[in-house]
Amino acid sequence: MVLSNNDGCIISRSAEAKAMGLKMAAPYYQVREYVDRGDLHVFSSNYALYGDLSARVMEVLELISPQVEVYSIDEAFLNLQGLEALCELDQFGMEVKEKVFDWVGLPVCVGIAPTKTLAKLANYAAKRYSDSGGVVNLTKTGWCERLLKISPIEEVWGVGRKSALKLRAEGINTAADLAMSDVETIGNRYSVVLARTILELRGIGCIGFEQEPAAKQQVLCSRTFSSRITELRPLQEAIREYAFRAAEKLRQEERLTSQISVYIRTNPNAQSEPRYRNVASCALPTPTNDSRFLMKQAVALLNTIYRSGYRYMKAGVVFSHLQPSDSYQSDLFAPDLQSTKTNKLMKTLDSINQRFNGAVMFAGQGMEQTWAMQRNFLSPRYTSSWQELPRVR
DNA sequence: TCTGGGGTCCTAGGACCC
DNA sequence: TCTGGGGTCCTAGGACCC
Repeated sequence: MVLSNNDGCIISRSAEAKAMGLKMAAPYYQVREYVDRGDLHVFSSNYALYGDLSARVMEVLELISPQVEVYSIDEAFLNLQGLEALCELDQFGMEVKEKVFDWVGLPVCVGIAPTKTLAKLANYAAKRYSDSGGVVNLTKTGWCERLLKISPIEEVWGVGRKSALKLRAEGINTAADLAMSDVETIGNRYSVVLARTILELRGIGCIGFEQEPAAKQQVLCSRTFSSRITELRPLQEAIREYAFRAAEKLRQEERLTSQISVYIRTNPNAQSEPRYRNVASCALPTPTNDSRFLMKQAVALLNTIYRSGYRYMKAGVVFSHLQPSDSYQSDLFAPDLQSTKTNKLMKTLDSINQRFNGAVMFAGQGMEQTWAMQRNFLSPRYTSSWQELPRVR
């Protein structure tokens, strides 16, 4: 199993772990007994490692297919339009699977269909039914109808927990039931999003193919602390740290922010202790991605919502109302926060930190960072550290 | 004792305009 | 007794995704 940050809960399970009945998102402490007995092995999440392997997979996909939309760290859509005239789609699917396995060493599944929602369902089937050989092609006559009938409603992309419960209560239990439902009725009773899902299940594309990732609308950094914080000072350190991280991302995205929000909260699950959550936001006079300014503003916001007497569990910093850093709206009457000097300084800061792995920081981020997250079962950085390369005998 | 992090889109309702 | 119609923008909160 793979654990979330802070080794808090389960976020990924092997087939064996699933067979043991371990549930997704369950808190780790509830299954620790299996580890103690030696029946289960856990890993802390290691996004540097996963990100690197993900990039390798995507690179292979881009070599094979002209149009790739990277959808998430472990999923991509390939646009195969026109390809059916040139080759057998099943065979193409197998080729994708084999190339990724040969070149990166990761097993993948392939689902082929006329819409994204159906392709996701096909992919689910490819994973679920081993007879498929890891490739399911719904463009073949009769396949789509058959799969819809045997797929539970929960497996449909866009149907979450809440909608699934509600749909089942009205007797819509399978993907086929949903596909046959009235679009307008579902649109009124649920949302236009679910109405679109119906059309997608019928083979009418409503979700476009987007090769270029859209510009982000918000950037945030939040963390659960390794242990509860009860004082203002370490909370301020954490907020500075998160503002610093988020500002880094902002610069990576070549964006500026014009609104900051800061939130803090106690454990929402704790029944026996006082609970508190709050958020403070402010608009900036002119947009910026200057770490110094953003850290200062974030702490000022924190100070307005901090209350003593609580055991804080988590805090976060959100930057929104983003604008491109090369063309933004400034204020005629306020000095620009984003000066040439700022840009130069931030650029220098980022390049040092990139090369020397976070060597430069602000003292206010805290020298000890006793609240920093725990990762007790970290796997080696096999592909991103010379010291931790895998050994081949 | 102990429960992640980072996003998106949609909707309802309020405030406002003429 | 009785008070219009058409619109925009913003925000919070919910649902969903990985």
